[in-house]
Amino acid sequence: MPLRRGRPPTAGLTAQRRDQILSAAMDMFAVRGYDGTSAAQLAEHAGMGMGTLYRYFGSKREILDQVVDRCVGELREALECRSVLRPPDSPAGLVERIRDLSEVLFGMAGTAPRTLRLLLVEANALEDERGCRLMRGQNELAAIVAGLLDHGIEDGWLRRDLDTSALSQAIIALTWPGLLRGVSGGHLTVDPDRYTAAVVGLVTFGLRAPTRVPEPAR
Amino acid sequence: MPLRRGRPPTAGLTAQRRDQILSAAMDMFAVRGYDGTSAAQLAEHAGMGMGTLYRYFGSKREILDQVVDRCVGELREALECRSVLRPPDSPAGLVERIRDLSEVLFGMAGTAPRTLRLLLVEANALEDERGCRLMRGQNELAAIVAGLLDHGIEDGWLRRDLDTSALSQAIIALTWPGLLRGVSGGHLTVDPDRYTAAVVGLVTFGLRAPTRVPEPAR
Amino acid sequence: MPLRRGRPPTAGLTAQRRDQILSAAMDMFAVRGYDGTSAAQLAEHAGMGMGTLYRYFGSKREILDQVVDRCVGELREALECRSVLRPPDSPAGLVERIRDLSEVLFGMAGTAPRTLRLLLVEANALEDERGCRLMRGQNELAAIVAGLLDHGIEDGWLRRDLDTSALSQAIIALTWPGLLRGVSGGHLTVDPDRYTAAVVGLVTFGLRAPTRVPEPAR
Amino acid sequence: MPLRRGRPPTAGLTAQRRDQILSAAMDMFAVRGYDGTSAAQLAEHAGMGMGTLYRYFGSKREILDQVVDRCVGELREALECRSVLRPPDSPAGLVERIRDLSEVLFGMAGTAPRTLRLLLVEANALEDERGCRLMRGQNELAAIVAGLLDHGIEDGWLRRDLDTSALSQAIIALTWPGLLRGVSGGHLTVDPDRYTAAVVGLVTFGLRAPTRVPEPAR
DNA sequence: TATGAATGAGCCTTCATTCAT
DNA sequence: TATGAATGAAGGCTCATTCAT
Repeated sequence: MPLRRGRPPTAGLTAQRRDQILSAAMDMFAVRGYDGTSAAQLAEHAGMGMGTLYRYFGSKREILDQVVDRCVGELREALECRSVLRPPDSPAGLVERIRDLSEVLFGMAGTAPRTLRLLLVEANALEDERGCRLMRGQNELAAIVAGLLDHGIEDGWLRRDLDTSALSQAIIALTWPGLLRGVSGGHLTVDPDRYTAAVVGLVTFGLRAPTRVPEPAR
Repeated sequence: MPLRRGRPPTAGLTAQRRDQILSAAMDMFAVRGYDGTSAAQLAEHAGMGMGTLYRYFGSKREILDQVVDRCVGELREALECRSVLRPPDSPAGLVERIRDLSEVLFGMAGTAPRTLRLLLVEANALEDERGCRLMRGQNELAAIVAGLLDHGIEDGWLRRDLDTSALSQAIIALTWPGLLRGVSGGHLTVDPDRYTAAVVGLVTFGLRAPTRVPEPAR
Repeated sequence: MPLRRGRPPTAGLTAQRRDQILSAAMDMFAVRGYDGTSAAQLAEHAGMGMGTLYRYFGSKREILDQVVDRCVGELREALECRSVLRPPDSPAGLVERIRDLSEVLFGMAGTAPRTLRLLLVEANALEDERGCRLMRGQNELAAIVAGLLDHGIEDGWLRRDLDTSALSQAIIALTWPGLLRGVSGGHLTVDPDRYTAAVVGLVTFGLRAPTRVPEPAR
Repeated sequence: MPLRRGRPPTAGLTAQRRDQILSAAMDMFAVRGYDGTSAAQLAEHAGMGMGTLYRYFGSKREILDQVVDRCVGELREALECRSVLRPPDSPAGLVERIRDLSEVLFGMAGTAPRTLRLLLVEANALEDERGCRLMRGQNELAAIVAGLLDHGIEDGWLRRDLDTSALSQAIIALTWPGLLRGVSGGHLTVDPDRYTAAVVGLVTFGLRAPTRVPEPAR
């Protein structure tokens, strides 16, 4: 092996290439779906040859995996920016967190629809391990809510026998329909505020109270 | 009298064959997805040659359409058996309907997991018109709940400004995660009763009340 | 073998069935071509099941062969009705025969376009032996003209060194374009009289004379 | 200066590949016909995989179109090399052109039998637009002869009421039988000179004169 | 004898992946 | 290292032919 001195000229190149590819993949997968995107289209959109693409990823499948990772990362980041993860100290605070969560998700529907679309729409489209991997986004969200619920139980302001696992998933699912509408057409076709208000109203008082409560939305 | 010559047609053969094919398709599509199932696999699973398959359906796509129709039909039938559609006369009655709905869905997760999986999982996997057709199942459910809500508003025991469209979809979505769990692996991995209880509790009192209410589940 | 007495009930049935099939085949092959006609279409047009069709003919190919035989037969019959085959006794008589021939052919374009279309259009479409068989119609015509030419040579009013084989084929070919036009669209789009006149004029005087001859047509 | 990365494209590769494919297609289509040649056979004969074939042509049909274009081009080129298109100034000159035309065609029967066979044999074999496209070769020839005839009429040495359209087609058709013989078996089985002489004799004097004229051929 | 349901080889076309340059 | 030409298995679909009834 010939001795090389100094920084190799390709330092960072690998990272850059992979980034190029993943960005292109997010665009394409979100719009045309995984199966609807060919490797050739992917390479062209990424501005490189197919060979290059296969140099940095072993298979189209592997690209999907990384795309999912990135989406989940973006989601987590968005959640952390907003103080969604800050532990609440009362039922009201819990509802507040859920409202924040909903707002974050709808915000992403506007700023990063690709990400959301991948996490929501493609998630169940893929079979076997692929699907499982994509479910991570949803599991992540559910875990967060479950954490909030568990916290409430530990603190004593939520009943001990709550099924936090089931409940957290159900709460997350509440946002799906609105998000799907906002993400499918490529632009928002539902009013995020109204949808968030409906969800918050539901988790706050159930169906009973809204008949009397004048101001469930913020 | 025109003499009937030749082999008399087996009574109901067409119906039987189509049924065979649709059953096989439900199995395959539910497990491997529409795109993941080839016509050859379909034919083999149906116990016939490909030519036979194409004798009874013009295209693979047409089979999907019929499968969806059948799924939606099964869903509607299941809902009608249980008196889900009977109009409630109070918030409590509304919650009761939602509980019924949830139980019907979880019941199907046990008795007809293929149907549910198609309606829930494949629904968003297919692009364009195909997806739209599959969304029918979810729209059907949402329409039922929206009907219940609207009824409550007309009767005066629900607030007039409720966003019944958004709310109905959100309520339906509440059941998804539990159903998905019960449907993905091919067998139930979640306790239907617990999940239903969680959902009913949520729509009854929101997150606030459960801390005090001793008996939200049935 | 059980002894049968009297005329078997199916006497003539075979002939009738074969006739049914061949008639249908002439219709279909002439309009949609041999490759463009499926066995199922053939059977339906013949008013019977596919199995019956295969009882009377070993293969679709065999049907074509018989269709060609029938076409050639029709052609020969048409030629015999008109006294085309009657030996001429002078160059003028020869031209007269050729005019008759042309008129017979154009007559068939009106009365039996299927036959002509098969003989002309399908003739070269089929490979190998199939094509050869179809060429029979054209060979038959050429043989007739060659006979007329040979007769003239023997009688002394045609030059001995005429290439009667080549010439006869060339003369027959003269009619093709006009016939094709009259046969392709399903109805005559060319005036048979004009075309015949042009052909007769050509074989009568060549290109030179028509400039001076006032009446080459009949 | 944008640095060229990767493997430099082989100069003219596309042209070479397309040529390879078209050559193979001319071979196959001429021998087995368009419908009788599968894409797989085509690819094998061209010495490449099917995928490669489809890289250079969008469909089998597109290959046929290009093959036809090429055939027509070859035909036109052959006609232009020989001064077939030079306007004649007398009936004798016209006959000379027709002789040239005949010789060109028979020349092609020897040097490019595939081309001729496609133009003559496949022309009427294909239905619809495909056939129309293939007819171009024959129309091209007829147009040339019609042009010569029209020229003669304008110059006054051909009768005004000649049906130049019908006549031109008839004259072209004169050569077909000889060409077909020379083309079908893959090698000439008819003597081009004799056939040309017969045709030229016919168009020169009709059937009448040859009995007295000692030297109609060149 | 007549039927038409059943078959499966074969057709055209696509695309993930490889590899010579 | 980057490229994109090449590959061939696989997909959806057709149809000549067979055979149980």
